[in-house]
Order: sequence, then C-alpha cells, then structure tokens
Amino acid sequence: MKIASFNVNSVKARLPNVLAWLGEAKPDVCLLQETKTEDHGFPRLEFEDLGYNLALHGQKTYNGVAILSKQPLDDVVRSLPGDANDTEARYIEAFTGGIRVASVYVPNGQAVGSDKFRYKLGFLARLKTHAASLVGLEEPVAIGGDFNVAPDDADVHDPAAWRDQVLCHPEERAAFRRISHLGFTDALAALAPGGHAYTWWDYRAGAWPKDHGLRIDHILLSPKAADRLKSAGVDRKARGQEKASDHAPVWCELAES
DNA sequence: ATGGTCGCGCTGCGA
Repeated sequence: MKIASFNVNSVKARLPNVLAWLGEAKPDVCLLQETKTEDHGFPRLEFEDLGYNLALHGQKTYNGVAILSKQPLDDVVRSLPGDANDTEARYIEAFTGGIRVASVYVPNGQAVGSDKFRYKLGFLARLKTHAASLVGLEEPVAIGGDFNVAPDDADVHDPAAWRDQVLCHPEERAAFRRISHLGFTDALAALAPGGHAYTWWDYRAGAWPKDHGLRIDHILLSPKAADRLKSAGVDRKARGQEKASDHAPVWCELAES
C-alpha cells in the first residue's frame, strides 16, 4: 500500500501537474494540502476518473485539505479537536483500506513571536493530543502532511541562516518531537537518514535550482503501520515541472497486512 | 541582493 502526501498550492492551478503525477506514482492513498477551494469547486471528476474516492475539507482562498483513496473512505473527521473557534480547514481524517489516515496542514507561523506563531504552536499541541488518542488504536495510523517544521538541522540546506527562524525554531521542533515521541515513526527520516530529503523550495531567490530546500512535509506512522514500512521517498521531479507546486510529493510504501 | 515568486481574486495577504 502506497501512501503519499502532497502540498499542491491550489488544486485548480495545479490540476495538470497533480493528475500527471498521480498517473505515474499511482499511490493508493494521497493526502493533499493547500487545495485553496471550497468543496463545491473541487475538481472531483478528474480524480474520480483516475479511480479515487474523495474526502474533502476546503475553504475559500486559503488552506484546504483532502484525502484521495482507491478504497472506500469511512468515518471521515473534518476538524482537529480542541478549539471550537478554529475555523481554518487544516485537518481531515478517514479510515480506508484497513488504515486510518490524516491529512494535516500545520499553520506556517509567519514569524517567531507573532500571533500566527502562537496559533501554530497551539495547533501542534492540539495535534499532539489528538495523535495520542490515535496511536493507541488497534488499527494502523498514518498522519501525513505539511507540518511546516524542519525537525533537524540536517533537514535544512543552510542551518545557520535558518537558526531560530520560523520552520526551524526550537519551540516548534520540540512540539513536533512531542508528537513523534508518542510512538510515531517519521517514514522519510527512517529511510533517508542524514537528511537532504528536502520537500519544499521557496519560489523566490532561485531556491529550487540551487537546491535550497527544507524537509517540512512528513508522514508519521503508528507502530502498527511502521512495522509494515518498506520504502519511502520524495518525488523531486515533480518540483522541477512547469507550473510546479513549491512542495514535492512525499510517499511511503507499506507491506500488505 | 534583508531581496525574491507564486495563488487568490482584484487589493494586498499569506506563504
């Protein structure tokens, strides 16, 4: 079973790229982030034509997450518990093909010390609480998405330049570790030790041709899922296409149960 | 080079 995660930066603007990549990579499950459209405007038919069922949680202009699966999607959850005032579309979860999967778009945080940074830390704390309730389930669990955190200096092209900046600040790295330390395996880190498995390159300043990337997209596997981990990777080629997202897709392959 | 480029949706915001 192949599970992928892809921050597409607008599913409408990226439709040809995403469809072409799905046709090549053929994931069984794909977690999308930054779809940037309300559910009624989501290009459903194009994905259904490739054999995917859809679960959507979108909003206008910003954010938006989705799950594509070749298997039926059951028990869909469309918000992260813990803050009734949080209306941003950043979380969706479902049970499909014998595994519970979640697509998460963690807030960027904008700048350390800002209100948005505090919102990010609060979101990560809520995600930890919810992940703790998932890790103890009988079913395997995969939480994938754009975490907007580079866990380690090895995940950053220039750690000195990024030190204490948003995406790399010790407080958000600690918040990420509190989640993984619940018992999750970072699939990319487990199979690409030593880093340089970047997943995001800024559109600006020629970051992509210079490979000035960060590893901020992750797939976290519960113990029952991690026991089945066979391989994982980043599809860098997608980042080099015309009209590419600023993120590359990440994926992992699990052995059949 | 303290800049740069996207997407959304029509002005500047978010990333």
